[in-house]
Amino acid sequence: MDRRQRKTREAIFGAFTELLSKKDFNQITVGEIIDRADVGRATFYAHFETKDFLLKEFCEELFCHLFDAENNEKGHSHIFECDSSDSAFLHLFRHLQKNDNNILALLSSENNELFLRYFKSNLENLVESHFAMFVMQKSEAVPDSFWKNHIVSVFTETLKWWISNGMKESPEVITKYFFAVV
Amino acid sequence: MDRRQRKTREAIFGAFTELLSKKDFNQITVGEIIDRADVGRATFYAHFETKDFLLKEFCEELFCHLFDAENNEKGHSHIFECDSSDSAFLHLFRHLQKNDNNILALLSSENNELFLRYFKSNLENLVESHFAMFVMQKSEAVPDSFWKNHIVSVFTETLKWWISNGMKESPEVITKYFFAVV
DNA sequence: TTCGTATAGAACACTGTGTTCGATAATATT
DNA sequence: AATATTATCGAACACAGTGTTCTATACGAA
Repeated sequence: MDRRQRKTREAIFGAFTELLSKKDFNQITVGEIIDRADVGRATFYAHFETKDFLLKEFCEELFCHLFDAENNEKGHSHIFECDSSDSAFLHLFRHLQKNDNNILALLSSENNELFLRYFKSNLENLVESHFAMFVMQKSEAVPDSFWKNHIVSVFTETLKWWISNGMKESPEVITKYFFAVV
Repeated sequence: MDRRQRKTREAIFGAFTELLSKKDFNQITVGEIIDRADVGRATFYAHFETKDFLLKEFCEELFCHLFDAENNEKGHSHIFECDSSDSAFLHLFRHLQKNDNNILALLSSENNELFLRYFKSNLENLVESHFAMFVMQKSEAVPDSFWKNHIVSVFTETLKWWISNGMKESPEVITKYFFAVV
């Protein structure tokens, strides 16, 4: 890829990140993005068909990175270490605490619905591959589909609670809370 | 209130409801609303400062109605009937199944975030007043604030799951699922 | 009936979107 | 190093949606 293209793309993503931490996606204008990215209007539209496509590509890069790191780390060795302290979920909380790419700002800002949707759909795969460990804890009374959705939701809500309460707790404690209620 | 005002207000709310069941709030234009409501542009703005205020008042009417009905029914007699089959939560599921004001379409549509926010903040009060019954079931390991948030979230996610799976289950079964995981 | 006011309808300024085009500068190719 | 390619700039543009303002009219309350 042309160096110019790379630079432009990153300038736009950068400006977009900054703006997202300050205001709602719907309130961000293309004008603001290109001003901050110091990029021409036509250039923006040469890269992204619309503002919504920018969001889409942005999310894909962001979450692919987060969850790929999660899935590849330690070569899946932890998948069946059920309730052990280095479960995939603890890893995820730790990863999130590091706050690469300022992902926390996105998940906790006004935009959370947008990002949480992407977050959840990635999380579903993770839960899917760890589902065995939850089936044991599960009450027989509920259908699998309900139970899967429940685990994903509780993780997400735990994360949201953690963020909105200032992330005072350690990832270990949060993981404990998560397993305590799930 | 002037009969004309009432008629206009209801025409706008009606048009708004119809449109919301078809498209995202952000994609609905004032032009569409006033066309469908058969109301002049200036009239719309005489009633609602902006489109967002329309949404706000709309939600307030909707959820006040839902939760007031819930709170007043049977004069709170059920508040402490902990795990009994006619808990407030069962009532709420039943109420929702009746689908007054087409509330389900709103909660399950593209707009769900908007409405779920209102829904949750109303639900919090309900959980608050029933909190005693949950403390008993609660593991000691988690803080109250986390636990409250958890209950509200699980109820909401249960409702979402119910709706998106076609509401095949009875309110009784859903209530059972809810209590099974909480 | 009479007074007050809600509404209709059209015109308006303004903001934001997405497109187009010619000139310029950076990169790739030979 | 000379040339061809392509990304960018910047300005202008049409278009759609927002929210305001105004006058004439029709409705409701007293």
